[in-house]
Amino acid sequence: MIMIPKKYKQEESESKWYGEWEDNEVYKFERSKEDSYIVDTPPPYPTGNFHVGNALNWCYIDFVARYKRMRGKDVSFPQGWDCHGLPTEVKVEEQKGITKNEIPREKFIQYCKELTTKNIQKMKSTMKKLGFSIDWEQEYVTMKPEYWQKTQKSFLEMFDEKEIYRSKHPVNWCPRCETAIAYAEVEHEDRETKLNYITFPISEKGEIEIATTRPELLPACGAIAVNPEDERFKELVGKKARVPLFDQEIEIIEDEGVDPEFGTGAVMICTFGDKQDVEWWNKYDLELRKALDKKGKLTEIADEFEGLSVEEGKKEIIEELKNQNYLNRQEKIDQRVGLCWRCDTPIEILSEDQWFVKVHQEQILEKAKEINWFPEHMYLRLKNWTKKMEWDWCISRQRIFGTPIPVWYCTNCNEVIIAEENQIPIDPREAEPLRECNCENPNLKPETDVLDTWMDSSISALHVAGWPKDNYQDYYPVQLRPQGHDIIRTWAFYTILRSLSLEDKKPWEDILINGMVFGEDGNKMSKSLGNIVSPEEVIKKEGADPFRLWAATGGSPGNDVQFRWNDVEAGKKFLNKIWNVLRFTLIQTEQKSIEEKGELNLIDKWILSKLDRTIKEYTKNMDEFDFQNAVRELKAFLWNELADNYLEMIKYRLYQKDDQATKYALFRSIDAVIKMIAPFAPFFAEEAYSSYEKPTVHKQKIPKPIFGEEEEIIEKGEVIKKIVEEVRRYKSDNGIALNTEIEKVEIYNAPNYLKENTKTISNTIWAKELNVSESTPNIERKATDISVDMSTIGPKYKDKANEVVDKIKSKNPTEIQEKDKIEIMIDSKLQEISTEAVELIKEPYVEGKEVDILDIDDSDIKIVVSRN
RNA sequence: GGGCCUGUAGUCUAGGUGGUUAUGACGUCGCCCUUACAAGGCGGAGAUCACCGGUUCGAAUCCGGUCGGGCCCA
Repeated sequence: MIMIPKKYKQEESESKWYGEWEDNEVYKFERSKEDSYIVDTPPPYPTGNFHVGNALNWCYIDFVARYKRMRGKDVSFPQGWDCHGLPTEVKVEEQKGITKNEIPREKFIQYCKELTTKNIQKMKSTMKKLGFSIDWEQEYVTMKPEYWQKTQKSFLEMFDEKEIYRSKHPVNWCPRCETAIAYAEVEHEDRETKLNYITFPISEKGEIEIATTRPELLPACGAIAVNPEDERFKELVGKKARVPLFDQEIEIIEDEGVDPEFGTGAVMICTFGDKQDVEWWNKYDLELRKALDKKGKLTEIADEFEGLSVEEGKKEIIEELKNQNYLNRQEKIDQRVGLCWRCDTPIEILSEDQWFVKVHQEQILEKAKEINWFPEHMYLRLKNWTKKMEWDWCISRQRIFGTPIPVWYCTNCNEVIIAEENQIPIDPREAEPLRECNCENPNLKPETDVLDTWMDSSISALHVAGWPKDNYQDYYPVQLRPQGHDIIRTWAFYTILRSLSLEDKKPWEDILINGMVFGEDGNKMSKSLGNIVSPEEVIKKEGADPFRLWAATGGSPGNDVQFRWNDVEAGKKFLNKIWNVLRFTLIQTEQKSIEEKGELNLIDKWILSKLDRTIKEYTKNMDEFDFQNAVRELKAFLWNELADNYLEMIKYRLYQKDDQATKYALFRSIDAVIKMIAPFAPFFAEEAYSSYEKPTVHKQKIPKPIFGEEEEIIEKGEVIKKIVEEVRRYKSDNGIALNTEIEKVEIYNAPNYLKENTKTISNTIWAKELNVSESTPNIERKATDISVDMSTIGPKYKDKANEVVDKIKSKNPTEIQEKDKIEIMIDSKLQEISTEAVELIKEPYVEGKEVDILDIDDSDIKIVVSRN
């Protein structure tokens, strides 16, 4: 007797297996050239919190990784951590109650590293609980010197190729963080502000009224622009005006870009209020008047307003404009403000020396097109974004926690000295360049800026292939990039750009996009809505495997997915069902492996063909990353075919103990299901598999179909299944216990193969006698009762209606059946009642006996059940 | 304002090369302990497939428009 626990012990199983897998290096990447399948796993930002959104993304990765392994691939599932950047700096400042400039740089970096290390540990713990088949030997951490070396090498190479340059250029600037940020790091928010109508005197005579939301930038005003079509300003074009309060003389110019409908139709151009200003400044070669410094304070050109913040300056300048009668009125207006993605401070546009990476739109799109996008339409997101890029990628950040930019400058001659390749990893502040500047008075200063953290993470694809060593070319491009659609414009875009620059190749063969996770109420998860669910919470309440099944079935890749406890529970029930079928199989077959086929009969071939079909569908879906349908197929097979039907149809044979065919079919089926569910429910599958085989299931192969196309077998089997199902349903409907014997069942219009399968049918439906006939049954319909239509009888006979009904009902139904009217006596008068007013309840009879008749869908088969 | 996605029973969802009664799950109602499973089985009710128009013998499906939701962006 084989022992298997009555219930699947989930908690026990989920705490047991991960360690075993790690100990046995089940997920180790062997670097086999031919069969390798490398995943360019996202290196998440170590916030310390691995949230449901991350979890969904990693579930997809793990489904693929485990599936590919079971298809014979040598899978590389590495895990990196994208450490650098502002959020950690901000967190450290918050936790230590300091600002980054108050303590030595080294100390601050130390704090950042400590926090990052701690956060990584926390996240790793959740990831392990979720069962991800990560090869931890390949873990990488971007703040470590080994990784710096790669980032810096990529910098050197691109500098050599002139893909990276340094230049004074307007950049998006966060005055709170005191750093430049990339276009992609700017978020936008609708805010309400005031549009100020201000009079500018014309130098000769007259005046012009402009409207602006940024009066504090008056000192930076370099021109006034009007639309060339605008008749109102025709005569003023080319004249000079004076800026109120600050008195610089500026020209009135024409430009089609001015919207005559907005404000007064005259706009002041300043350096810089927005991107439009940058464009005009360039186009008309205007003077750069810097009104704001790096901290967002007004500069000396703001005269007495120098040193004020944007807000204060705005207030005081407006006040002064009012005093001097320059301000005519103010209007409320909605505007879209650019904010720092991290601290929500409105960004400014400043012109500073920065490092840039060239953006070659067309080439990037060409490479991007070579990648298979899942879903396909996500390519359009990249395309739209790329086509709209107007600026190169600003990669320098005035921060502390980041990969240092490996260069020095000569303060004497402005020469840039780049680090040598054999020097890296390097922090220029702590090292000397290998060559001197050639000028007369060399005076070298290290670069203090660090690199945008996307410079680290955008070489992840190269890194996981082994770049720049380990014959990385053999593995590049890698096979898969999984990521969210929210970072297509950043991570996907930058990675393609860098891959193009450094290797002139696409970084990956496939890109799989996941959607965002919403709360149960359909809204984005947020603290204020109180709809946040953490993976830890779900694991604790329902388990890791059920959580993973939610990820698989809750939606499809690319689409946003709602978190639903229901789906988690449904997953749990599914696993429970598999467990029970396995338990039944092991107990009944008393064997622990798939053995001889034995003499397969039709129904065995039917279930095995169904299994083959399921395997094919499953494989096809998995290859297309359609996890939802893969699980759906599997569930339908296991539950509706195997458990609900096949199992019932072979019980009688199993009980006879010597029927090898059933054992074979049953065992092969459940074994295949366990293997196919393994990528989704790794803990469960391992536990189940280990009850009859030596672990690990995760290195087994997904079974291959054994039959060819067996449409005919499936069709025949379906007919038998339907007959059995129909009779069982009939019993259930009529309150007859399923294990109650029925005296006699006859099947008419039966296809000939049914005769060979009478045992399956009779034993499953518990029929004492089963006759199968190819002929049509001679069914008589006998009227057994009369139902009266009161809406006809009622109005006609009024208070006599009841008497009429009684009289009708006292008639013999079989006699009425042959007539077209009914004659009754009411108050000694003969009444004729049309048979249309009555309905005869007819019961079927066969050979004079009362029977029930069951129909089978899509066939003429009639099942005649004699009542006991 | 633009691009992409999306709108199917109380809830979530399948289908989508046009073809009878639209899939499944959860919930709900009723019946049932059946030599694996009541975390199970059987059944019922519940959908004008967002709206309007077009193409067609026929539209949830194709086309156009309107409205709503999401994401990314201006």
